Amino acid sequence: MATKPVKEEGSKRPLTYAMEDYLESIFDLGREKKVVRVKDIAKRMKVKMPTVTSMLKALSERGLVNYQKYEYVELTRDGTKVGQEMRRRHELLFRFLTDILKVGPKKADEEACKMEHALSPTTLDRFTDFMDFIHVCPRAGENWLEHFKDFRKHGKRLEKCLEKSETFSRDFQKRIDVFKDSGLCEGCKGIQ
Amino acid sequence: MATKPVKEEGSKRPLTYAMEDYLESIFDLGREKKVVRVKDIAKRMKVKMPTVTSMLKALSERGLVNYQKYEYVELTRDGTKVGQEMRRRHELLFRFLTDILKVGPKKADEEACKMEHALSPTTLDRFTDFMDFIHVCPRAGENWLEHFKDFRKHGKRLEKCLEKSETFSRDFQKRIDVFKDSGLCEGCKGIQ
DNA sequence: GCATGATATTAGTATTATCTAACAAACTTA
DNA sequence: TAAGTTTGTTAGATAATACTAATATCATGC
Repeated sequence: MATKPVKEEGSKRPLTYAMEDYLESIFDLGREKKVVRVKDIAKRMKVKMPTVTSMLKALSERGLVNYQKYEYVELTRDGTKVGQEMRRRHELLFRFLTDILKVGPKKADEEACKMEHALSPTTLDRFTDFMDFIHVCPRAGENWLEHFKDFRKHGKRLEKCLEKSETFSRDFQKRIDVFKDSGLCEGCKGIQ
Repeated sequence: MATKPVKEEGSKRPLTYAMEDYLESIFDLGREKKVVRVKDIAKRMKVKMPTVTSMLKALSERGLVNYQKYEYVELTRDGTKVGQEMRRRHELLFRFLTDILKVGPKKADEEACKMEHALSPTTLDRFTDFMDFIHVCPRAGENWLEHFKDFRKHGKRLEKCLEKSETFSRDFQKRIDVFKDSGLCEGCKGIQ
């Protein structure tokens, strides 16, 4: 029997979304409890225990968790990095969904879970800036959020919103039209 | 041989993300070309033809495409609805990523592709409102976007941004701190 | 120290989505 | 129309993630 190909350790294929989710959950559990057990992960991930066992094997092979049968689970340094990053993304998206879009916490959490895998580091940075800006810049901030609330409530036709504005000019309708007619985005075709 | 269980037509399990992607691609191709063929779908989806064939079988079983071996592909009424909806989501997210966050078109397209599966109809509506608001309300709009640009460029420490504001007060730093210290979101724990 | 209940693993199966290799049909053109 | 090219399908394999049922280990109380 020839020596097995050994599936070269670390830097292989990219992590799957599922793996990222498990790492995030394990990371969270680690801060909430003294030890992390298979049962806890299963509960958090809404999955049965055998599923966790096999995922732990996979994560262990990739050097992301320290895992020995029947023993508590610990993240390695690399695993912690990933888990923490996913947590950060989750927070950011959750805040956007709840604070800005006013989505309810339950739905926001679910949707943040799914979205958090989609964003590149660059986009994440931009998004972070965006959230900072909204919460912080006096020309935006509370005030701006108030305006948005009005817009959502009565403002679809913008009276409420414009009422308060001194800089209103009649070409605002043009703006709407331009926005609505602007057709498909550039990049979409090029990619395929 | 007993009659097959027939796998009750339509309303079964929810569509998978992959199915949504295929329906979106087929929808797009339908507007771009006279007929949609397996080869085109394969190219658009970056997948080999046999993969398309088997996906078409699955979509056909669910009544989302009309598909007969060796013939052109057509969406059913239901399939069209899904494809169009995915297209709408894609546009929206693409616009947010490019117009607001200034992500490049290629990256924006990729990330919109992944995010578009994550959002509930409610969130989508909120998001749409948000984008309308930003593009339309004079207190936000161009002007606001300009501010955000400044913020991203030189403004992390907010001088540039605040410089222009009459309503600046010294508790802005407090705002930043509150935002940064506000810890984990509520909803996240409750869900699991 | 051993019986019992809680926790975890193994074994085996299913589904989804992908691939390659081989074959088949359909189109084109000389 | 027969050859050759393009397009599409079938067959069979693989990877990832989940499940159930059966089994094994651990930990506690008596």
